[in-house]
Amino acid sequence: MTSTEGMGLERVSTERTPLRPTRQRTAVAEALASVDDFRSAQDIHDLLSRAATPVGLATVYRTLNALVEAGEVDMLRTEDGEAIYRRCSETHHHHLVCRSCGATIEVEGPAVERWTTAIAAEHGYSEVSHALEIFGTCGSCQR
Amino acid sequence: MTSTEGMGLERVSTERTPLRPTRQRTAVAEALASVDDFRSAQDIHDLLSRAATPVGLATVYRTLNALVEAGEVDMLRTEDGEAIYRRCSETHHHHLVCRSCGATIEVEGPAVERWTTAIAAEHGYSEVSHALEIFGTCGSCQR
DNA sequence: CGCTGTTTGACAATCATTCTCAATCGAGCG
DNA sequence: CGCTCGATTGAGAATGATTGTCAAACAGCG
Repeated sequence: MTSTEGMGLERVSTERTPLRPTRQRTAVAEALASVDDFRSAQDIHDLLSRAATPVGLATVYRTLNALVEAGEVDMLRTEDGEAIYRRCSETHHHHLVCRSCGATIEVEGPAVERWTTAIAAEHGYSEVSHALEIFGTCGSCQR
Repeated sequence: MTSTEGMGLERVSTERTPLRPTRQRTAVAEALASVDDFRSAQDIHDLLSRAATPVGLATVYRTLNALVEAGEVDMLRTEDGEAIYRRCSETHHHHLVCRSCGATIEVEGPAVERWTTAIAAEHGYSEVSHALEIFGTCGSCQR
């Protein structure tokens, strides 16, 4: 990492570097905005390549991580360790996944939302987010 | 992927898994039993090497995965994608993690347990398990 | 227009995890 | 008691996601 400090510029408005909106960053953000679901970095990369706005894989990762740090995107892990991303404005929900066939149902639970927030506050944590995945065997796979 | 036609290591719940307790499998199971926490496969491997019961890393992974399939061990992912394992008898709890310094607090919530089970049942899912992680900024890191 | 720090991207490097496959083990058999 | 054959092991190669490297392209501003 470069030190990016000590220059005469006082551009430090809130925290770190003010992220310049380049063509590729915009492309990544738009790609994320165009899907309602979690997507892997590679998915985004493919999407962009196919969409005539090719962006280097490394840049996709960098941008995605920057967005996560900026709190504009949520990231979680699939069962096999792949990172998946989703823009975090839309309706917040969780996934009920079948261990066997992979069938996924989106579920919501105000109770859980409230509980996590409360627990976190109770321990003095702020800016709370959470990741919850439920695994089970779906009806069709039980037979 | 291979078809694994002859093997009985699938998910045959009607009959007990033909997993024979070899020296290394026992060692892995005991290592897991000796700690109350989540450990990575590499942790277990190191632990065993130091404990005069060396087991190959590949075997540790194989055994751990077998135990997970057999439902004797829980596996989840850290934020950076590493798989961590814990024998799944003991008190079930979740983690409240500081995004900034990594400080972790274990929390319990009967409500969540009940909710996940209920939701899953409602959708016809059985053999339910879940993973919940709460992220936030802890008190010390807010200053 | 030129200067300077930022951003990009091809590619190498990392790291956890899985695969390969020859050597070894172990239980039942003759 | 020694043999056979499938199960198991482990060293190292292979995989695949992610991150680091670094020279070249870029963007704002003076």
